[in-house]
Amino acid sequence: MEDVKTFESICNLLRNRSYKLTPQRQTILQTFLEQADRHLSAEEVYMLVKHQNPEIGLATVYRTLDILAEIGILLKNDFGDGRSRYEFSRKDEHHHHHHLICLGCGNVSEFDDDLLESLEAVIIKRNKFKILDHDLKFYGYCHECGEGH
Amino acid sequence: MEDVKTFESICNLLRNRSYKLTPQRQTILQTFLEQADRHLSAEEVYMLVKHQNPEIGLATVYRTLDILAEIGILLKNDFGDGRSRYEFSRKDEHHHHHHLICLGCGNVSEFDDDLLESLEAVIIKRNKFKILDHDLKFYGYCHECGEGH
DNA sequence: AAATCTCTTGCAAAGGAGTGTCATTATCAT
DNA sequence: ATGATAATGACACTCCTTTGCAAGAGATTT
Ligand SMILES: [Mn+2]
Ligand SMILES: [Mn+2]
Ligand SMILES: [Zn+2]
Ligand SMILES: [Zn+2]
Repeated sequence: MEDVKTFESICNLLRNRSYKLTPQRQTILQTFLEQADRHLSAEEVYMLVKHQNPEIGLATVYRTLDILAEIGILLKNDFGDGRSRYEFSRKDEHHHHHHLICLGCGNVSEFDDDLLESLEAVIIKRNKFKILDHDLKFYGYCHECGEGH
Repeated sequence: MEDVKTFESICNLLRNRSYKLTPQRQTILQTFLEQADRHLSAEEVYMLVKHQNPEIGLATVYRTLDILAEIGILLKNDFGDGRSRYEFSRKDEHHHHHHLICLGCGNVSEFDDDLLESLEAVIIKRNKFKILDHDLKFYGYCHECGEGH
């Protein structure tokens, strides 16, 4: 229920949900905290985490990411590159933020303004559809890759 | 270059791109035309097509869907259920339309208004990102599933 | 501190969508 | 009809992800 995501607060959250605080989970969490602005795949987390603890298994990484997403610490994204990518969720967000995906270099940047409220209002009325969440991605070319396109 | 999607016009388009007009491709195309409002997966197309021609292979379905997407007849969508889903593209669309995905029954409905133009203008200016396309999905509950949620 | 209970781990195997290989077959221009 | 070339179907294979399982901790109680 904290707003700030410290290592300790997340550990407490795990304990409160009666998840055991194993060294593997702590290492994965710490690694993620050091890469807080990135959108990492399970494989990438695995590689990073192996520097700290070469004994860790890929399945454990997958399971831990699942748990962290389940308790609301991480968000699971699909940017269309064939693997799920995780990032810290921001508690203050009403909805998820949007993503700009560069078709040149694959870099993912973010766009925070919602601006979808009015669109959602229209949809709710016109389609009788109760919106819980949205997922908005823009595909194009970033500033570096933009030349020539 | 036609606006109306008839079987014949698409056959001509295939021929013009020097794709051979095989019975398998014709069957797949016809089947799709009979399900024009749906968002079918390769496996679903395969099942439908097998009624007409039980000899057809799944790989051929995948290859044909690829071709039809490549020549702009079909759109390839990812609704997060682990398989690609195809639908007819509408030539008149400036951008892709949006999708409402029901978390109850999985039904996919559509939302045509763009309304993302202003958002895109902001993004282009603020993020120096050249937008080519977008992908907007709303997750929630449809009218039928809406009760109790 | 030891025992106990339960959860977790690492490994290997299995799933599942999609792609590649290749011998055989079909299309289409001539 | 013939031949160049492309397409097909079967199946093996890739890739990401999940699962089964025996062994190994973490937490909790004595
Ligand atoms: Mn993000
Ligand atoms: Mn659609
Ligand atoms: Zn780029
Ligand atoms: Zn529904």
